Order: sequence, then structure tokens, then C-alpha cells
Amino acid sequence: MNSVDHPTSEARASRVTIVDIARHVGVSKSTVSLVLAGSLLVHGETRRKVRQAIEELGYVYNRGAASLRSSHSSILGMVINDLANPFFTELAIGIERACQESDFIPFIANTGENIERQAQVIRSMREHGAAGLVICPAVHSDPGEIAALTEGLPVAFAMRRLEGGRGSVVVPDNRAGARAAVRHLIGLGHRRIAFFGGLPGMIVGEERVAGYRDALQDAGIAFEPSFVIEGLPTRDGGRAFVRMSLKLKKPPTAALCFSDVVAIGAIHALRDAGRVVGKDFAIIGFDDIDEAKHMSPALTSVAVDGRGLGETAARLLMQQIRSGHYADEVQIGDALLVIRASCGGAQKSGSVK
Amino acid sequence: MNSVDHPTSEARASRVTIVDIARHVGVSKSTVSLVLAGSLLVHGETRRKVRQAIEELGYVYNRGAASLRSSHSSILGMVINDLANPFFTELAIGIERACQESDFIPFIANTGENIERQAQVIRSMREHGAAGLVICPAVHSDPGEIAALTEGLPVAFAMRRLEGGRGSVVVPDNRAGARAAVRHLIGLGHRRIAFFGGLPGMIVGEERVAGYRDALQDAGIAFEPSFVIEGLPTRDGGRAFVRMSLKLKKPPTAALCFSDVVAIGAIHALRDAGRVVGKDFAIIGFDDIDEAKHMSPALTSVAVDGRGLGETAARLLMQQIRSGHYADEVQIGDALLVIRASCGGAQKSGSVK
DNA sequence: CTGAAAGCGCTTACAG
DNA sequence: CTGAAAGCGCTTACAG
Repeated sequence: MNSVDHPTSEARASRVTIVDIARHVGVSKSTVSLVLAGSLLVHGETRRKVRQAIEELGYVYNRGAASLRSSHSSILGMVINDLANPFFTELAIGIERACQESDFIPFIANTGENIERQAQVIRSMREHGAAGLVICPAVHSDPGEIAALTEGLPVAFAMRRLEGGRGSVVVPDNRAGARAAVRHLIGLGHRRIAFFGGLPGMIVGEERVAGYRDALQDAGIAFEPSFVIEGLPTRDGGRAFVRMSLKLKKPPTAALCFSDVVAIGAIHALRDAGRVVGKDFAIIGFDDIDEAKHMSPALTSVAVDGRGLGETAARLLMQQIRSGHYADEVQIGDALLVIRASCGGAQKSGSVK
Repeated sequence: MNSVDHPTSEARASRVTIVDIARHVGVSKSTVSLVLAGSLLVHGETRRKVRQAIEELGYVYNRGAASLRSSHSSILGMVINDLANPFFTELAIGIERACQESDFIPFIANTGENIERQAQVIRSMREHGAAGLVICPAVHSDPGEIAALTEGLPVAFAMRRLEGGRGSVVVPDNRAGARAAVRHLIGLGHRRIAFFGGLPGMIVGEERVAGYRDALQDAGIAFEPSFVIEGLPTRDGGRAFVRMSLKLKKPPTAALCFSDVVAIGAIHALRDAGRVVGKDFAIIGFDDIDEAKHMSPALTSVAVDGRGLGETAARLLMQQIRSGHYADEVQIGDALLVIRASCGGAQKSGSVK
């Protein structure tokens, strides 16, 4: 440890403030404040001198002090269920990008699907002055608890919504996407089609299962409850779902997975069981993460624009913050089937609405 | 748009403060402040009453106001070069985790390797009261500019360091990792080994090239400058490096790539060129991102613990913040070769120091 | 153990 | 166009 003893507090103590600028230029601090706010009231020459002094003295604007006085903050909090999942990373990137565009700066928290941590970070973000929250709630979140934690704060939900929650909502068209995927499997001749992943109470999963059932019904195929295998949408989940489904007396020949992450786990388990994916068993994922196209076989998936959803959610939130009014607008994004090798049949890849 | 007209500002205006708590309990605000700070000076019964009032009135601590007065903040800024790269996502996750452990809350910014954006977000984070910065600097960052932007602020560099920069540094042992990788290729019989990616001025790349040269020298193989192909370490870069190397009069038979992302691009280009990776051409990546093991062929890679590096960097930074003293400790993490199918030869996978 | 006073760095009416 | 004054919600000596 070769730490050097420059006390950083020294630098902090000598912080130059608006008063120093005022003194240096020979005006009042009100005038400096006006210049900082970009007011046109101030005389051009005065403005110039103030700006120059700011430059010379190395002044750093203290937004914390400004927020305290004005009670406006340009900090937004993003609360993400699982940053290690590439889909949610994209969501986070979108939120961050929208912030940069609008001169907001985001707090970030990864809850890891843990609702205690989620409650804690929401409290922390409030205390630290977040003006609003973009939330992708952890599995098993209690809508009432979230409502209480965010009381008085604008919120926007991205990708996952809560039953009866207040706030803007930006989600993909899960039902239509799932329906298109299953329709495709049926078109390839499959009749015994499973759905892997998702938990009761997860609206995303329920919507996808609804689309799955729509497609079956469209084709006159009876719904088989044992083909819907619920569980945490993780890689390990995917492995487990395959093992369970292969134990059925009449196993499925294809599956729509809750997510690409689940599909990856499923493909591994199928391989372990000696099945050739795309030939013996068709797999379709959901999300179309970057990895999907690089897998072997390449994964057919329902593409969701995570980055776009994140951007939109952040924009809707910032709109609420700026307007000073809550909103509960719902925006539905696309969910488009991208056909690759993992469901066989298709030689060329393509995209289907 | 079905926005409801609840003015959020109303909720904000009615914010309950320390004074409300004091009045409700019948003590002074100093006493309440002491309770909030967890002081044992305050009488147990008084403490209890204050806590109860806090609960009842739904008080939210205003850390912004506290910071203004005390000039201590528990906000840390993380400035990441490319969040879409899974390796740096892991780094970010590690930083965030360390923050949660220590009751810090992180700002996040994705610079996308853009140095203008980087300068902007650093300024923004300062203005918003970040007490210190974990930086993974964008390619082409100017050490002098970064030093100026962060003057007076504690900083820690993760994964990438800057020439002559002040601050803590946490990086993997790039040289040893690269050396082990190339030694492995030599052991498999390769003599014409390339290095793909990295730019002049990127210390990470220079260190990895140094390790590459070490291994060649150890084996008495002459260094061939045309085998070191520099460029941006992206997927597209990887494709380009392969195309360039195959045009050489005597092309290489193996390559160590700057990163897994580069390796993925390289593998695609090799496939396009009709080469069988792991047989006609050996590829080793760097980072060992999650995807590496799921590729086909599975990618041999030098494993770097991104999450761990992030955690350590954040901890060193928080230590500086809390102590009030700068530090420039350097910590070197492991870089271990993980052998898989992409370099052929190995039937079973293993790990080599 | 508790309270009164000052002050952190800003903004915001209000005068002039 | 510019300045003096008050105040945002806290903490921090300083008394008692």
C-alpha cells in the first residue's frame, strides 16, 4: 500500500462557490446565479465576465445545494432486477442513454430479484434525492409495498408491470410475440408444444402463456396443462424444465421458452439428453439477446427491443418529473419472431410479425 | 395518453422534515438529528419516541441537505467505457455490489468509448455531488484531461489504467495471462501465432502483447511484427483482423485475441473463410465472458474476474473517500487460462495458471 | 442529555 | 439589469 497523504478534504474545503465568483467579478451572488441559470436578463458583458471567472477559478456548480433550495432534482433512479441478464443490461443502457440526452443522471441498483434489496435501494434512492424511478421490479414484488415505497414519487415500469400499480408502463407485446412463435412451431408440424418458465404472478409470463394458448386455439390444438412448466426464468430453470418435460409419458417435441436465458439452459439439457436441437426438438426463446445469433444452432427468438423500452420508460418518467404530474400511460413495443436454426425447418433466417 | 392529474409537486411540497418530527415529539431538531445519526447521547426513551414519529409521519431523510452541511456524500460515480460488452457489465455489477455493501449509491454512465461524453458525465457527476469516481476510461482518453476533470476527487481505475494517472488501480495480470495462452498454443505445435486487437496507447493491449512476446521468446520463436494486428477491440474488429491476417504471404495458424468479443468476430470470419476453428485455426480469447463456454466450438479464454475487479476498485475508492486521503494503490488480479475447444488439441477442458 | 444559533451553497421573490 | 434578504433541510460546535 503506497498511499500518498494528500488530504482530499483540503481540496473539498477550498471549494469555490458562487460567492467567490461574485466577489471576483464584483457583482452579487444573485447575478452569478442568474448567469448560471442562463438568464438573458443579465447584461452581456456581465455574463461574459462571470463565465470567465467560473473558468479561471475552476468553479463547480453544486446541484445538491440548488436542489435543496429549488426542490427540483435531475437525478433519476433505475432499479433493475438482474443486470447480469443481457436483456436487462440493454434495458439499463437505454435508460442511461435517455438520461444523457436530457441532462439527467441515473442512480443504478441491481436487485438481483431480491425484494428486500429492492426495498432498500428504493429507500436509499429517495433519500439521495432521486426525482423519480424507473423500475423493473423483482419477481414476487408486492405491488402494495412498491406503491408505499414510492409514494409521492413519479415512477415508470419497464418490461415488467405490477398489478394495479401507479405509473407509466412500457412493455413489449408479449402475447402477440408468443402467439407468432407458437404459430410458427405449429406450421413446422409440431403438435406437442411446451412453454418453459415464468412464475404465477409474473404478468410477462402470463401474457406469453396467453399468446401460446391463442396459437394453439387458432390451430384447434387442445391445451395440455402439463406442458406449461413454471419456474424461475434462469439458465438452471431451463435445464430443469427440459428434464421435467422429458419425463412426461408423451413428451413435447418443441418448446417456447420464457426467455433466451431459459432457452440456453434448455438447449444444454437437451444436448445432454442426446437430442439434436432443431431436429429432434425445436426451441424458441424470447428477447433475442445478442448471443442468440451466435449460438449453435442459432436460436430462434422473439425479438424485444430492450434498449428502446428502457429509453421510452426513462423519457416517460422524465416527462412526469418535469411536468410535476403523475401519469400512467402504457406503451406497448413490438415483439417480432426472428427465425433461426433452433426450431429447424427454416434454412434461411427471417423475421415474422 | 391517459395521464392523471395528481400534481407530484404537492407531495413534494408537503415533505416532512426534521422540524416536523421535532415538533411532533416535543424536542429540538438537534435532538432528532442526533437520533438519525445514531448517537448514543440521546436518552433511550427520547430515541424511541423520535423513531416512532419518523415512522408515523413517513419522514424521508434528505441526504442532499445533510451533504451540503457536512460536505460528506455517499454517492459514487461509475464511468464505464462500454456497458454493452458483457465483461464491463460484470465490472459494473461488481462496483454496484460493493456500493450496496457499504451504503453507497452509484451514479452510472456509459461513455460508449466516446471521450467527449466521458468528459461530460464526469462533470455532471461532480456537480451532482459524487464523492469519488470509479473509471474505466474510454479508449484514447487523455490522462491529463482526466486528471483535470477529476481534480480534488478520489478516483479508482478498474481494468484500464492511465499513464501517470493519480488514483487506485485494479487490473488483471494481463501479461501473465497472455503468456500462458500463447505458451499453450505453442505447446499444441503452433509456430505462426497472431495477436488480434488493441490500440497503441491502450495499456491493457500493450501488456497482453508483452505477454505474447514473452511466450514466443521463451520458446525461441522469432517475433513477427505483421502478426500483431491492431485495431478497436470489437466484434467487427475481430472479423477484420482475420481477413487481414489471411492475406499475409504466410498466414498465422493461431491467434490470441485481445478479448472474447474480438474472438467471436474472428471465429465468424474464419468460418466465412471456410476454416474450421479448433482444427484449421486455433483461437483464444480474453476475459472469459459467460458466452465463451456456450459457443460452438467453446472458446478457450483467459479468465478475468470482472465482477471481482469492480468490487475491489469500488472498495479502494470508498476507502479513499472515507479516509479523506488520496491513494494510488495498485492491485493485480488473476488472469487464468481456461482451455476449451476453440484451440483444438484439448479434449477435456481445464484451467492453467 | 438537550436546545439555540450559525451556516453549508444555492434560488427566489422583492426592490430598486 | 442588479442586489439584499430569506430560506431549502440538514449538522455542528457551543452552552447549559
